[in-house]
Amino acid sequence: MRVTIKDVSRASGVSIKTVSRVLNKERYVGTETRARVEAAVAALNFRPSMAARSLAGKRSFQIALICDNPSPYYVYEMQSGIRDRCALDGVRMIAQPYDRNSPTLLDDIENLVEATHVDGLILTPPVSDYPAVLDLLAKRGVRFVRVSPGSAAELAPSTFIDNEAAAAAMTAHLLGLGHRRIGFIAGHPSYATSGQRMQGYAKALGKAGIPLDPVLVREGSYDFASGAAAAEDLLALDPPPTAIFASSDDMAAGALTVAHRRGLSVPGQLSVAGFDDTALAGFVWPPLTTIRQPTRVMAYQAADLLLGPADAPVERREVAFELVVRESTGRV
Amino acid sequence: MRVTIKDVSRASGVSIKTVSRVLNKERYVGTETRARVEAAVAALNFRPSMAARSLAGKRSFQIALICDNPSPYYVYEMQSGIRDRCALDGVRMIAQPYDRNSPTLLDDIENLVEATHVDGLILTPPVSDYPAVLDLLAKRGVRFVRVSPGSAAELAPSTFIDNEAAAAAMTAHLLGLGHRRIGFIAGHPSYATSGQRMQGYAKALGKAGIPLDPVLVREGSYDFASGAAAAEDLLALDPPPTAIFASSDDMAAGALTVAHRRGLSVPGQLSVAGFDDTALAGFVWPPLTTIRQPTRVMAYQAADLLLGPADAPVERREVAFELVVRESTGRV
DNA sequence: TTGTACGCGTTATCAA
DNA sequence: TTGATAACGCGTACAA
Repeated sequence: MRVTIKDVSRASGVSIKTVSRVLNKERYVGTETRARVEAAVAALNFRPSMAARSLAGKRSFQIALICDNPSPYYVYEMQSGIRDRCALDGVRMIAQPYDRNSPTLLDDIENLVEATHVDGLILTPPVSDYPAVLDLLAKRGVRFVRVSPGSAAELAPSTFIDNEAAAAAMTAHLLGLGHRRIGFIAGHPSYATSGQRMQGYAKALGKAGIPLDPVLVREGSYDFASGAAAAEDLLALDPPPTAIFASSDDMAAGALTVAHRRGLSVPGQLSVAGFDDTALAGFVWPPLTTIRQPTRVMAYQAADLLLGPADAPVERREVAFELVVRESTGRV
Repeated sequence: MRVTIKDVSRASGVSIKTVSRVLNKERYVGTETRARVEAAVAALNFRPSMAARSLAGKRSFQIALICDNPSPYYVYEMQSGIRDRCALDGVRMIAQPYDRNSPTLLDDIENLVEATHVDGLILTPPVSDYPAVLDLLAKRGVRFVRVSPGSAAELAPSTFIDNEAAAAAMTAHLLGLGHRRIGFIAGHPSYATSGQRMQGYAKALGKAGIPLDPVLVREGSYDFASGAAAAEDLLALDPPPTAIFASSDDMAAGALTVAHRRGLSVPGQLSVAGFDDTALAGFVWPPLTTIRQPTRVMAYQAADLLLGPADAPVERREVAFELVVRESTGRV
């Protein structure tokens, strides 16, 4: 029925162990022997059983993505980036949508690690900053990489963008357009990046000699509805801000919708800008000026760190962000 | 190090096999024995190794989602629905983003089946209609469920909505608003649903005694850009249509963007409507009138079919669609 | 450079 | 209702 190593060994006339050596690209295999084995593998269309490999060996050729981000685009990009990197090494990715508020999250993760023997995990915010999860993995000696961690960066390898510099760049851009009252919609405080982005906004204002007016700052929760609500609040001010900078694209889209509704979505009126973790900015009109966070690249690099040598020093790999200027940001 | 069945058997004073029986909820286990074993399992925090289970047994407690849909929302909803159903049975989902144009798709799927010992697969369009894939799975005797299959429905269990009736309902709705020239943006022909939706549009027009004007029909490819391009074409007609009905929400969003750009996104002007496979309709302004396809429900039901008894007759499970009327569809 | 013997943790078979 | 023992397919350790 199933084609096994045994079949390959018979077909090529070498021992099971030698076939295993070829499969795992070990050294000390004769060139001719290797060729014969590879031919037999191809002829029989042999595919090693991951179950048997993980049971017998130290590796399982599987890694897991712990991702409970509410944005489908973010999840999709993360999975795609990781998949791309894993494909290079013949490693499989286990990706389950998780619920970050689930009381069994910790248990689920422990279960996953035990049951699947994964070689490592990739953690995204906000789980990448959950002390309980970090402790658990460290205690079990499981490798993991964190995406956009907020603290304790020395704990494990990680990938990130400079959120503070990014927010400062966008704020400076808006200031350069002549805006003096810039509304800011912050992200949910459970995400470390929220604070970093807020910092960048504040610093850029300070640098320009403009006092931070607390009334111009609202807290959202990274979704469309909270962005719309925050924008309504901000535009009800007297005088209203001439620009709104949202900490995520979903919130920026919400703000833009409010602008549409109020007839402000035309050049010379309200400027709306945002972070663009995903791709939503392409679906709204007029297109948003955004800080593009290369989620897919961060994912790829995270997988790269995870699949790299186990004894490598803890590396923090920075990925460049991009300020994408589009027409929605008109001059005041 | 790792807690095994052996440890549980020692702790509870029964044989390994009996522990296994309890874990698999087999019959013929004494009530008291079962209780003791369960207590030991909980006390030791025992988690069975999936690798060992799939190696020794006939089941692997894993299913795979073959989903190469380009829409992140669709993928997310599919994964979430399947995850929800799988969680009930302690089954894990393997979800890899695939590339439907990959020349190695068939090989990748075969590899997945062989390597992971999955108990079954869930196929989404357009792969759910690829004869080569269907053949392969049938030949190997692997269970699978198809989502929205276009033909050969008797081949395997499937979930679907009545696309023709849905398109007809939307067309009738637009006719009821007074529209007589309704542009239609069709989906890519590689998706069976594209033809079904087109049929519904044509039939509803016929029923109203309105001849189908071929110039009002354009072919898109389910994405934002093709929807925008098709809308540009349609609005360049003389006279232009007073309504546009797109076969997907991404294309509808593209059409709406064109309407914005031309100043037509106000009541009394162009009506834009679309299918809503995902959730995008909530992110545009004004909100689109849509046929809501409950992707998550279809996914849940697909997993339900897959995890059900293996000897069940081939079932076609229909899921209800919903016509969601929102403000973008104004009277002519 | 290659081969032998054993074990990984669980389920299947068959006997008790 | 329970238990002993042989698989499952592969990697590891060690020997040749």
